[in-house]
Amino acid sequence: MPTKTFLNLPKDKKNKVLKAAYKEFARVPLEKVSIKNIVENAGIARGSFYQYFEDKEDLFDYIMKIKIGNIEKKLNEMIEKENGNIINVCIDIYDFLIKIGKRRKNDKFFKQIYGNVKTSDNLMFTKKEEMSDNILQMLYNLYDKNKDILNINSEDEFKLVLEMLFTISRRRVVASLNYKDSDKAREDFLKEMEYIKYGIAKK
Amino acid sequence: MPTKTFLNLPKDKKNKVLKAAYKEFARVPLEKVSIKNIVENAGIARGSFYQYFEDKEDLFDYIMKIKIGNIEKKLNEMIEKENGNIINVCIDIYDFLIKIGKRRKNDKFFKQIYGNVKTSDNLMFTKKEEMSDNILQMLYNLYDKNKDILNINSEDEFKLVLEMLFTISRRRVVASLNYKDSDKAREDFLKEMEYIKYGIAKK
DNA sequence: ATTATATATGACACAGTGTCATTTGTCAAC
DNA sequence: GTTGACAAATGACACTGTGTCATATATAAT
Repeated sequence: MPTKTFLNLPKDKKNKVLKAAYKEFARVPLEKVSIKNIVENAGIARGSFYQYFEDKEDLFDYIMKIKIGNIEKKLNEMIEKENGNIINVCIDIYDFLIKIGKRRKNDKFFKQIYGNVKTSDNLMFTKKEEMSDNILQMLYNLYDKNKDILNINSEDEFKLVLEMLFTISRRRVVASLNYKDSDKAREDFLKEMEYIKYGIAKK
Repeated sequence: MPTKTFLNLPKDKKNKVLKAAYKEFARVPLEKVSIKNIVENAGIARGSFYQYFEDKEDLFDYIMKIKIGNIEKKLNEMIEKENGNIINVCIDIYDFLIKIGKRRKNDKFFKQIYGNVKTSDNLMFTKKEEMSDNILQMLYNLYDKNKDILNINSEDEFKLVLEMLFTISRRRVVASLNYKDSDKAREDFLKEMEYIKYGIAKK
């Protein structure tokens, strides 16, 4: 978390820093992000940065927390709207992410963030600590709504299904952000969702 | 590719360098790999490294090419053995990777390599250039053997299925390498394969 | 023995990180 | 309006690491 010092900063200055950071995070993957670039773009002294944040991960987590906060609200609405149907929720999330990810302001940032999620990060339930409690709670609630329509016999199996769905969906979001033809991209995604739903084996 | 200079080196010296590199690649993800550590461990001068390789990616690609060469042979055998059945091939690959990945000599290296594959790397067919021609050819040949048993109407749909299968499988390999209980890990993987095969929706 | 060619080396210029002693700003109390 | 105390800002510094290049050394060829 940022220090009190940063949180107390006048809005303008805070925004200047966050904007410079956003730009840098959009430029290269996190590991190549240069604090030097951020402080230069923000017009603050190098020392100030370390007065505000522990390191670049600290700043990154803060920015992501803000972004995810917005998405969580949306997610609740979607679950409501789809009455818990998890596949439809995935499709709604996909559409939502593509919509905001295609905005000129966001496109590079989105590609960096989503494209650079690692395989080991896709194992949500194996490392719960990293999930927001809200989202975790939300997902557990979903179990009840899905246990009768899905082929699942336990919460553990539901977790497997969720992880698969999210992994596949995330992959498709990245692909779509890179495609020229977004209709074709969406079609591919929907096909994959059908495969997940009904299986790839011929009856 | 390494330079002629490196390739012409006496076997011992070459091995010394490759061994030091392997150790460093097993320590941290590629972006954090330090050439300094490699040259120090290998006992060569910093300048020599740059006489042999363009940069650390060059060295990394070379090592991976060697490793993948071995796996390609195996893959051919598996396809033969399973008569092309793609899901069974996935299970065979899983078992093979876990077997060699659990060897003390390999475990850290494997975790680094597999765990750090990025979402954007999972879109094989969107960036063909990065695939070995051999593997690509192999996969195209598989289409014929699977088109009657899978729910696919075109090579494009087959590609979707393959990408999904590989993404899911790779995730499970990473998970398994981190699990204590490898029977449970394998069970989870098999369950996911069943889901992919017959779908998650209740009939 | 001499020359040409291949290989090896580490000092150097650069780029970036995180720290810390010092400076600057703010504001309440007198 | 001066003082003192606390908060915030600063950039020089010591580090760690990169990639290059002129020079030194080894090997081979004539």
